[in-house]
Amino acid sequence: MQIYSFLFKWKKNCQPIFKKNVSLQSVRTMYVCSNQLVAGLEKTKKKCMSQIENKLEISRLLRNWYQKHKRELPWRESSDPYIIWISEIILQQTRVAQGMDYFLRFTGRFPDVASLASAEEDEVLKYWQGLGYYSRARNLHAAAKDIMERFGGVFPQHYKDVISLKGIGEYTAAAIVSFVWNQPYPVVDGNVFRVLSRLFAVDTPIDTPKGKKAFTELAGVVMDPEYAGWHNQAIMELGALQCVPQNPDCGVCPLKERCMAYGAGTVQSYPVKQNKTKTRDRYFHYLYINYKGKTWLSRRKGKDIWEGLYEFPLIETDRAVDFAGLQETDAFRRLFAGAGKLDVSVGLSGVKHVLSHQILYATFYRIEIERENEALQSFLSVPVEELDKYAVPRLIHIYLEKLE
DNA sequence: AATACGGGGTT
DNA sequence: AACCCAGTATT
Repeated sequence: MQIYSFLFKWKKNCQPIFKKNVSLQSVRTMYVCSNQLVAGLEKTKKKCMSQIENKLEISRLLRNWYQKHKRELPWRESSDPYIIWISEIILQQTRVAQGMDYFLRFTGRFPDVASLASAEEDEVLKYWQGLGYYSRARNLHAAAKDIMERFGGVFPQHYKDVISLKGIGEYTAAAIVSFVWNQPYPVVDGNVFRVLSRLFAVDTPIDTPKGKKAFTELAGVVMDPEYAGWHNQAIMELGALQCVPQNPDCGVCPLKERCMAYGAGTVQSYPVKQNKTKTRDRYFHYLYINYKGKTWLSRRKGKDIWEGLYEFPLIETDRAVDFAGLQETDAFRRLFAGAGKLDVSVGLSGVKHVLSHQILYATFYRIEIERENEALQSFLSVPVEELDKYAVPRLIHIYLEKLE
């Protein structure tokens, strides 16, 4: 029973990092889980003491490793919550190398909350062009306005206020308050899932609410709350550089003696995932319509890909069709009714564009018309040389590059 | 609980 | 082709 009183004390120390009160049993499970020497635990308080040392030792090893191996990144030079915020949003589901230029350009143009809040959404999207997950940019913009109104333009410090902002979830809120103010909230991102699942050989699927909860608790247990920010960066960096998804070089890992998966030779089988994403095929026919140096665009609206971005008039079919087939569609006939004779050429055909849940097969037609007709009124008329002012999806950009 | 949301890199 | 990336919001 001695062990329980000790665990209780331990739990009390760690309590601030848990959002809800957790049961003693749950703490014990985590505690046992957070150490390899599961069998030795039930013995003495002294033994237990050394295990606690072990727990802190993991955090210490991570931080030491981090000091030696961390990358120099621009946002790591800053302690401005705004800068950290921007970097975290850009880095969601995005590699550092891919987001770097965007970060520099974005913070150059929008150096603080006020400048972002007062910008037009179209300009914010333009700065996001090509990065993907465009709701991040729209939410960033909305959140900046929100900060102006609700917090007087000052970035909030309380976790509950931070997470109340659009586009900021558990991970990003924890990252901001721990990096900037060293608040003891554990971060749980793809890296942390991987490191922890291997370190403690946890086979709970990470892509379920249950898995997320379990790993968040475990992350809180492993973290030394006194060095929360440092620890959080360290464990993510380890996942990014050392404990990589495939073929990690475990021989040089600072945690190899403590890694249960490494000990069992099962590193490759972690983390466990349950849901496989399924994709669907779509067939896009873009119409680059020309008349007196002008063309036409439309702004995509909600509940589909690329919300807020611009594109050429689009006809989507449910199967692959050639131009003859396209001409027969109602959409095509309506669009060109009264436009006179069409001079059609194929700009790009059979472009395959892969998204996370869709595979797009796109063809671009360049169509000269004789007259502006009624149907074109519902589109935005744009001088051809001003096309680059509009934020467009990567797929459209590929075609624009070819036009030059 | 499951799925949608981009684009690019690695193996 | 499959998997993953400093995840979040919606259904």
